[in-house]
Amino acid sequence: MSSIPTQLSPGIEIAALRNKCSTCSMHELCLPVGLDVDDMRRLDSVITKRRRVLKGEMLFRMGERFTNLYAVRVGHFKTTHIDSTGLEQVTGFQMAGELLGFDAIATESHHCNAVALEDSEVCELPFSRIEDLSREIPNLQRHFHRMMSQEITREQGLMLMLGAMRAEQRLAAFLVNLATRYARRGYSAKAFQLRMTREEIGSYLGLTIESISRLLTRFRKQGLIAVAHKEIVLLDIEGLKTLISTTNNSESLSIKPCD
Amino acid sequence: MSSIPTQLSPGIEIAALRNKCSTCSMHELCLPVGLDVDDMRRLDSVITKRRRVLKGEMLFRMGERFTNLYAVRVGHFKTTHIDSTGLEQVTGFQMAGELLGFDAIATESHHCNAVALEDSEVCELPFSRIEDLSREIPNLQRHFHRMMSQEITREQGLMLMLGAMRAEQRLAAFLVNLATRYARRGYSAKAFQLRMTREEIGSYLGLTIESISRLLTRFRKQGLIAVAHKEIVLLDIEGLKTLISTTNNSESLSIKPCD
DNA sequence: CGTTTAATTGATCACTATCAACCGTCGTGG
DNA sequence: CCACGACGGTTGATAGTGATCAATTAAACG
Repeated sequence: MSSIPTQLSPGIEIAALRNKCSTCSMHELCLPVGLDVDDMRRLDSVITKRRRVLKGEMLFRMGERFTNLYAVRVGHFKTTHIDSTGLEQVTGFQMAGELLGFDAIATESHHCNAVALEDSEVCELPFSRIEDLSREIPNLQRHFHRMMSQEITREQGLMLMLGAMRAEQRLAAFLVNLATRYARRGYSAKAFQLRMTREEIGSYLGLTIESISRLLTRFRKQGLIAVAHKEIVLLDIEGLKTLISTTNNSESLSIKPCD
Repeated sequence: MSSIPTQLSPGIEIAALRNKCSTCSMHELCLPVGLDVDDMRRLDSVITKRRRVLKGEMLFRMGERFTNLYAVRVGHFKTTHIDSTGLEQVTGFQMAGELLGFDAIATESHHCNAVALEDSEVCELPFSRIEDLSREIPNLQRHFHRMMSQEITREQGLMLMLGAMRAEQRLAAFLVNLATRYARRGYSAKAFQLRMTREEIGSYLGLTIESISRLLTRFRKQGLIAVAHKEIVLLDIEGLKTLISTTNNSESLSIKPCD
């Protein structure tokens, strides 16, 4: 489960075997959702390039000309934005089956950096060819629109979080969101590895690293989670979900055991 | 300029004259960007319905089945989200030429309420017909994707704001954003009317109404703006822009004249 | 190992929320 | 036309949350 191919070896043959949407384990989540075998083959003919991105490397950077979307095949990414003052902020975390680069379509230049959080692999989706193909394959068009819309929804969720939730709620929501996404990929929703640092979580949630650290400690003391370094176990997902929708001033009286 | 037809009378004739993309004053900003006369005509044949929405009325509501996108023709809207605790939050403000409903494509049901901030008028864009047509008109397809991407970018901007900016910066950014959007529509970037209440601004920016009120007062005392009720004049747009990128701890020493 | 980076924990401070009182404006109906 | 009421907005006093500053501790890496 935690195994990422540490050595993706001299690849052509492997490519021929595995580098197809039809055989990719993510095809139930990724762009090819809803395509029949024939259409999937046509999509395969457009998505020919795979790219490995080592931990810490950039897949694309702000300002770079946009030509491809990317689908995460293996691994995890973060997207970051650097504002005029030089402050870097995390705008998202992407895992296998998720697409990167939607924000670049409008201006044809990337608005964020995409950085691998571990050794990862992506499929290159030449955007204009995807557009061509989605004019011929309504199911592809439809699902492509769905995925863009999903990205809009995701960001709205984050907006709502940043606008209205307190620190505790934000972190709880973040953990539950990760859990959900892992579950859909067939991984455990309860136990997983945080691929990002506390600082990156904080940046994403609009909080400081110290707050993240303190909150994790508090959640642990409350028996909601178990954490050791980057390994985390959600011991009480329902409890976390309750936290999320707990209104500010509501009876934090009854239980607030330690500390 | 402030004139909304108070009585859009027994409309067929008016419709024939005005209710076409080709003659709409927003066609440089709205969906038909980049279409030639012929394609515009085809789009006209799909966008046949206009709808008036009076101040305070809902164009669509959360949970409602999605069939149409909407383009604002005249007036202003807000989109709001109501969470499980019943808290209502503003997620966006839309003006003429902007599209509403992108977030509903993924699940085919609306994720937000759209409410008119003044008597307004929208064009109904039957989504499946737009998809059909954009398979036939690459320029339409391209621009449609651009508009969705723009929406993603807009929300990212808001995320960055909510995650990293302080109250003062948020409000300054908000005002400058409005100014830019009015300018592109040929209106004054400096003087305009706030169509939303202070409370709605606060909700959108993750602040309370009291904070908005205080900040407007402070901006006024600093000579950055002039406000009276909903009328606002940006006296020093550069000053506002400077505020936005002013880092937290930076010399608030030199100038902080009155209270 | 030694050095660097990530994380934890504590003490204090600042920003903005909250609570509260009050004012002005607009719309309505007497 | 004026009085009333409701709503939106302003202003002040206080408090809470999370930032900031600072000091350790723990892990990761060469």
